[in-house]
Amino acid sequence: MRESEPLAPYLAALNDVQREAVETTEGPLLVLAGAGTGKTRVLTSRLAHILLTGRAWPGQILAVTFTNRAAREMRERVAGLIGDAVDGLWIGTFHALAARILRRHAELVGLRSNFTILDSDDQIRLIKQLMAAADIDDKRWPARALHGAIERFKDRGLTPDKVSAADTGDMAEGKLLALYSQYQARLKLLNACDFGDLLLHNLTLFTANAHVLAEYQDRFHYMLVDEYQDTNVAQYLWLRLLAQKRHNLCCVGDDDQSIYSWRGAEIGNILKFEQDFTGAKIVRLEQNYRSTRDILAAASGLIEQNTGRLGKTLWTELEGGDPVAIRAVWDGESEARMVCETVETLQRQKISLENMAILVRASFQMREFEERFITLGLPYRVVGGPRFYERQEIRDALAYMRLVHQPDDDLAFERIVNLPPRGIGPATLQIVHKLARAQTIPLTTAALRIIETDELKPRARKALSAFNADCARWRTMSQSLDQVELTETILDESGYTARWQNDKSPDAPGRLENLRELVSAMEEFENLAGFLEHISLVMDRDNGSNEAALSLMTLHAAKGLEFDHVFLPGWEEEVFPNRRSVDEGGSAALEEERRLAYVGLTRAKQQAYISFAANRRIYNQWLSCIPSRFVDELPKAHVEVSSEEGLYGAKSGYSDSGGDDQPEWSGVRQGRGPGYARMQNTRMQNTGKRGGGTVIEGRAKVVANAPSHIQVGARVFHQKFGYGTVQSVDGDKLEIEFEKAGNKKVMDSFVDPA
DNA sequence: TGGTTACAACTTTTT
DNA sequence: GTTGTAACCA
Repeated sequence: MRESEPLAPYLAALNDVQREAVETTEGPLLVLAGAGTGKTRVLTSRLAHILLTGRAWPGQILAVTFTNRAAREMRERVAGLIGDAVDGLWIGTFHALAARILRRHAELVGLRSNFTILDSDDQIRLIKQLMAAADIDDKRWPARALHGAIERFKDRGLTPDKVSAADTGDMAEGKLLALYSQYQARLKLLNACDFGDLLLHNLTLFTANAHVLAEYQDRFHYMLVDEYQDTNVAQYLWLRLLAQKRHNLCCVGDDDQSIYSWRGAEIGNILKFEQDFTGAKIVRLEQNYRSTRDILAAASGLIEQNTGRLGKTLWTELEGGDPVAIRAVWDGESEARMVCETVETLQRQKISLENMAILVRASFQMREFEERFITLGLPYRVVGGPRFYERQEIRDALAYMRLVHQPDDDLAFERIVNLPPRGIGPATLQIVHKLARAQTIPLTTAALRIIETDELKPRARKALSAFNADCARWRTMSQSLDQVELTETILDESGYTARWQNDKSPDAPGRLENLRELVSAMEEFENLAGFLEHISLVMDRDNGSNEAALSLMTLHAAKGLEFDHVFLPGWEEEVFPNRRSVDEGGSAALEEERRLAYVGLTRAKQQAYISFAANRRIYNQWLSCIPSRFVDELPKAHVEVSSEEGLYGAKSGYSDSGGDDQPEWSGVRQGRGPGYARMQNTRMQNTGKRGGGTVIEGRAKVVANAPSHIQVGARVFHQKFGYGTVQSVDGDKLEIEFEKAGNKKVMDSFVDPA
């Protein structure tokens, strides 16, 4: 009886549902964990519970995450509960764990255990080469797109022999499948694989070698998976194979936070969990410990518009809080200004910048904010963005190390064979390539053979011979020197360091600094192989300074994070929901955009501030915007709408609505129903009660704007662009040649007859 | 060999 | 507006 003996502290700290998720150790279990419901606590307590009750040894537990950050966090938190025993657990990302298994059995799939893991840059370069050889038009079929298509095959667990004609469509003039096969063949020759291969080779390994699969099925008594809604088909198959014997698979996830379908994530995995794993139990974590009622209600109201959900309703015991602030502004610049003003107001209330974040749909939206931060001297941090090891100098240095470690790595060879310039030009390389292709040998080998012949002119021969000798010497040194000394020596002897020392460009010192950082980062590894594995699979972004700073990131990057105050700018149709996404993916994509909005809102603990602009400059083109449909979908009882001063007063020609009690702002909702009017009413109701913000009571009025009242050739005046002449009319959209601002497309409601 | 110019592209990106 | 690539020239 539970009452008679006190619960262990890790169980006592849980609510009833959480405890049920922790104590249901046997059989398949899906924990539907809403945002902020203590998911990580459940995962870590569950691991501790299994270990502390003696159900399994650490080495018999597999815990899989998507990000290194999540893996690290889980490891740290479990260590807090069980101490050093954590070291024996198999905790890691899908890719890291798959790589660990694959290195043990590499030869069974035609690789050697020191295989290289290529990053996407290398993958695309390889595809470009193959496309050139196959004569595929890279204008019509960009290498990135074909690379993406191949990645999607791998996400679905499809090796080239399993791809059907229906899968490839007419991509690359029907040569996509051949390209995929050639790509795989090349990777094998290079003793390399890409990220998708780590999982795909595991599947091949398991299905073709029953004894290997049995070994891991026996080993893993309990399996835990985080962010299950983000798994792709290959990962699902991998989990299913491993869980087939003991069935103790616990998946934690939230179908409402599935935002990576474009990367192959299959939301169907979580939706079908019950059918996929017989006897599965589902536990719903719905009590939220993060956000206020208004935020939860707004987010719930939004996500309810989606079909195809498992369904759950978040609730909280927390009291108080403010409605979600919805603010209309004139343009992007004004939006940035307004957000920064709020940030400064919050700062004056002694709220740290650490507790605030701005979440945007796409990174181009960041620029206007950054400009404003710089003007104001506001410390900020862009989360995401290019990673340390994606920098040119780091990749160059790594190419040297890769080539020493794994001579068959042609991509590394090509990258640095003439960097710094050492007289091995395109003509020489072409001859080496030709030999390599003719004999199906790696470039390193071809380079060695070619200098035995007189194919090359003496000068080129001498240069290549010197490079070969350098590589050979470095490989010998790698036997005796540790990786730090080795790297320093190579960067020095190759002339690579000197290359940047002699470079007069302003970023050269920074690059040298990065190289030093690379070398010092190597110190904590046992050897070069360990470091290379880390850098390709585990290495995190550069963590900048520790100064308190405002965070700026994409909505995707924000998943899993939380902040007291969250700003959600750019809620306009076309921007968010993103037009390209909806164009390509239709209603499924629209639902994913909505989930993204849900993720954004549920990051906020105390208050969320949504904003949208009437005009936006995108790639130097002014567009007038209509508010996102997501704005309309928020339950009006939990939002408070305000508009920037002057936004509506800026127009002449607004008039009393003559009894029309459905005012519309600037006609933006023309033909799209009364959604906006609803908001307007909400604002009117709420302002009396709350009275803050920039609301100008009574200023917003109906604008009489029949689309037809302006005609081609009319001379008009626009508040921002000045005088111009109408070039064409498309419904309520006008194309106007402005005298000062050039050709723009604007809504007719923003111009007046001159 | 590098430095210029022109031209297009441009959503998200855990590994 | 910015970035990356290709083509062209000193």
